[in-house]
Amino acid sequence: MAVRVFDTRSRTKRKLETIEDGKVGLYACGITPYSPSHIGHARQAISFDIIVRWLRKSGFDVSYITNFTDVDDKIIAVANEEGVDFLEVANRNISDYFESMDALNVIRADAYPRVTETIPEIIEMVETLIEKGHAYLAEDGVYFEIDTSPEKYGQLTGQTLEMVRSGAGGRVDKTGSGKRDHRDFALWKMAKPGEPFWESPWGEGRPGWHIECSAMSLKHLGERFDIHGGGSDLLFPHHEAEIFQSECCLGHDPVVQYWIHNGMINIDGEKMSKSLGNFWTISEALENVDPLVLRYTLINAPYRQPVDFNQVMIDDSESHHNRLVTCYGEGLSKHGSGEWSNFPDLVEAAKRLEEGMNDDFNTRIALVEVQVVSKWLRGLLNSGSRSNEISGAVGWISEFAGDVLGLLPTKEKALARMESHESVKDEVAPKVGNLLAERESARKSKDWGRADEIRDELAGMGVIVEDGPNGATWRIE
RNA sequence: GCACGAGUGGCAGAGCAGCUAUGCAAUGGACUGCAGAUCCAUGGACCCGGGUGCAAAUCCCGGCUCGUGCUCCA
Repeated sequence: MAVRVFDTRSRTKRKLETIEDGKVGLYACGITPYSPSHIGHARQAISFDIIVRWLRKSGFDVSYITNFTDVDDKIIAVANEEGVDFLEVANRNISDYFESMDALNVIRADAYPRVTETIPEIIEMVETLIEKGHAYLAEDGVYFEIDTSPEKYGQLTGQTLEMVRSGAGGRVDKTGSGKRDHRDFALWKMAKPGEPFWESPWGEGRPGWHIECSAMSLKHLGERFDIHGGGSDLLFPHHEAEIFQSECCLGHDPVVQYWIHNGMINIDGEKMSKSLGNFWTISEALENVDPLVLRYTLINAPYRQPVDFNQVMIDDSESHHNRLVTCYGEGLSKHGSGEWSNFPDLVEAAKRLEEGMNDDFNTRIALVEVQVVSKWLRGLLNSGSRSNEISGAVGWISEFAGDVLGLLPTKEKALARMESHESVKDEVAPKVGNLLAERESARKSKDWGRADEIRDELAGMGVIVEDGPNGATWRIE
């Protein structure tokens, strides 16, 4: 079954046809590490993590590259404020990023190139652009000249040169730069006093924003590659600038076959921003939310839709996720993980999930099927028989909720969780037994007050009592 | 202002012209002393106004609302 991908440039879903059969080169714009990562970064990383997982499952050999823009104005500003080297700031935030990604069960990319390790390639690219007449040297830097290939303008955003020309008015002066046209953008910035710099043919300076991604994708994926992604806020100007740079430098187009962009996060219906005070870093979020629940919340909508991050969504995700992990763990510990392909219900669910994922990686549809199978499994566990079906459902969940969506703890952890439950259970069992016996006799004499009292007492110990037709059962919360 | 995208039941979201989406929640019932769990059943939607179709949530036109971008941003 073919994978279909929504390509931002053509604004349509297109069947994924790769340059080289069976291989996918995927570059996703990563972070600028000037502050700890926020949940928007988490959404971006998780979106692409799942895309990569699905492509690999579909049989593609994927090269997944995501970068760090580890030198830029904001990093320098933070470094100056703290009186430390800019790399110290970048490295600290990169560590924070990796820590968060590990917690969120994001599989590492194949490479994490950094601007500071790509300077020679960047310089080479800028030189080529100057040679080919697409860039010019000004007093304060080297600029790309938009007018040398105006036809490339607006490929992703649909804006035309004229619109921006008429719309942006007085900003030319504001930039205070040596630009010939306000839409030109910097390829190389001459160093100001106190700024980090590298030697270049044009003097000491550093790369402009945009060029690093052209250089790094070229270096790691070649002159043409399949998919370029990032947050939708990078559409303009960042990705359009990349199109100018890469295509003009390499002399062919398109360099990128498919552009894909993930949607933003809103908090309670409002844009997440520092000024609104509704800004969540990942580590802040993880103080209140289990990382896998956060992951669940963030894939609750397909990656292109905006996600509204609010308490209701989190609570929903938490209960769904708990249910999933609980029945998975229980099934796993009692019957193990087995083959699912013999059971029509599971085959159907897998088929619908695959159709959803093949249709532009629709995680929402996948999640519905995961819920359907969890429900099915719960029913089986309650009925207490048919262990082949149970282990089949566990295998199904392990494959799709686990491997594909990354929502499950490791088998070891799930079993350990069950075991710790068991050991707690063993520990309290005698006491619970006594209390339950007492409650039973209270119930027999219709002393409901005492019976409920005992139930409350047990609840205080984390023991949930459930009366059934064959007497009371209990479990650890 | 301009560009792009979106508006479906309480919520999240399918649907790409005719057939119950689904999950969660809700309601009713079964079981319960009550609660919980479970099982069965049920209701409920397509932003507004036009148009084209035998038939429109689905296509076309016009509005309205929201989001994002146009400046650093995943």
